[in-house]
Amino acid sequence: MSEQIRVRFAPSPTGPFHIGGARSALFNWLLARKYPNGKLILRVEDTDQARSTKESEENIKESLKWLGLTWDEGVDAGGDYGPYRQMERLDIYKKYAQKLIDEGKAYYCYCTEEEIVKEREALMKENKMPIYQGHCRNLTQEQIAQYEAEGRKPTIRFRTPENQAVEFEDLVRGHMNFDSNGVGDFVIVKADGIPVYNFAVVIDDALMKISHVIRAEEHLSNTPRQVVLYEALDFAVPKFAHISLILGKDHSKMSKRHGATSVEQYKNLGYLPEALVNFLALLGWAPQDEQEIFTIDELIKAFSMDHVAKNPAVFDIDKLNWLNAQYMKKLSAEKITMMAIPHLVEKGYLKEAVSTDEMAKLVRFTEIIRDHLSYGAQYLEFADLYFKDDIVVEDDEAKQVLLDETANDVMALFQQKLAALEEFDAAHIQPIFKQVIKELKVGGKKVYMPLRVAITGQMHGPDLAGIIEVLGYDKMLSRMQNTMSAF
RNA sequence: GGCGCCUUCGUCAAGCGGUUAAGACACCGCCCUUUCACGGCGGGUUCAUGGGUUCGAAUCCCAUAGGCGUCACCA
Repeated sequence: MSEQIRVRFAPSPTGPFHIGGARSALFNWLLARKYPNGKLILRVEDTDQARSTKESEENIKESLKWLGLTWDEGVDAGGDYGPYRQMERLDIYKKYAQKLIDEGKAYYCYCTEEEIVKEREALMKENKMPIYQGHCRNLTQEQIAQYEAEGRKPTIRFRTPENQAVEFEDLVRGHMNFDSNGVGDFVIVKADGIPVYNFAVVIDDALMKISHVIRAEEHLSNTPRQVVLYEALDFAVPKFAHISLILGKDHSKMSKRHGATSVEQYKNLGYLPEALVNFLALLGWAPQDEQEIFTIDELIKAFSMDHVAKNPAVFDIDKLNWLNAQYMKKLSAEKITMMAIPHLVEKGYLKEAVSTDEMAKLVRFTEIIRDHLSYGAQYLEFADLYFKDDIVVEDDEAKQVLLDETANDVMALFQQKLAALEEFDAAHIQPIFKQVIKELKVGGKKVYMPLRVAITGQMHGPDLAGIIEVLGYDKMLSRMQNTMSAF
């Protein structure tokens, strides 16, 4: 790849930014950054007027920025090949469509949508390839006049050459070979004058001098259509790379029922962009060595299209969680706390303004629970430990623990020793557990469990001494007493 | 249905004709911590099936099966 690398990410702004799109964007970005003069172009494919929205475009751009995937050219960045929004390039497409018509390589088609659907269904029934049968391929002037008189608005169809091999190179899949007879004459401009994806994408990629088209596998079957257009327009064909799809746990295409699918959702759940990028890079690509955790620079250095997998990949949330936890370990407790505060406020645990004193305690609380967190939103699962004073004992097993014959003695002694403590922190609380064990001659479980359940209502959780520290003596005592009074 | 792509542990995957078929996540077990977690150590009939080619096949070829994509005036 010695020539200049110009890659593009060309989303259609028709919904929230999907995780699969993020991976396509990432692979493009990685390639652009890997090579000295590499450029990433962001182009918005908004020709679907019914579904395209400005909000989606903003969402995509914000998500890209959040992930750190910056673009060099395109929407909001400018460049020499603009405009970069397809709806702003209509005159360009019109010019090329006219050129094809003038050269006899495209024609007006007056068939209605219903007629086309009927034709396709009939063909499917006969087990034939459902392609356009060429009804309007060679219309006479009279027929055209007749249709015009009826008020039909024509589409423009490309006259696909027959009996021809359509070939192209795919960086992931190798040499591709299709039969042009399976392509058929397809619409390039809709009746309303807006170009169709397959047409606009070819003109834009060619005019924007894109060297590598890296996109999802769902576009693979579309590529022959684009290749015949490149040839008809006398454009140089770029290199293609069709990366496989991201699947849900049941091996079907990732959708809402598999959980979070948009970048924004992961952001809101408190995942770190570096972790998500790292995870996405490892979906469909593997390094030459055994490294799992990559800084961005390491990723750029190690990444190569040569090692992009052909087979689709299942989105493994467990691995994402693990990776995110690894990245969270590098964060300070202050930072994690700051990230959690808006969510705590939203759930009513905290008031908007947090005092310095409160903040310090919160940070301490973060230190105690942080090993249990894979992603930010899990902070809320532990918030009750700190904020909720009326304890609900979680289940019968936990209740059993409180009914244990030594439970009362344990609690009484523990509380008494705690009251005498001068420095009320985890480091000083910890030895008290051991003293109680020793003096009462009971097992560790008999000490920790009743106390844990009485103070938190739960059998499992973060370090008990730490929890007691952040609670403080009074709060701990009242929780314990309230819980025990019910037994 | 046509066309096309794909198929190595549950999952992500290494592997490019000779390997005890890496590693990671998850899972299970043990250790550490007299709680919990973190951490450490260890474990597992993984090459879809059937035919070739070859001294030798996860690797090459051909079938079959399954999965997915696409056949839009969506992208």
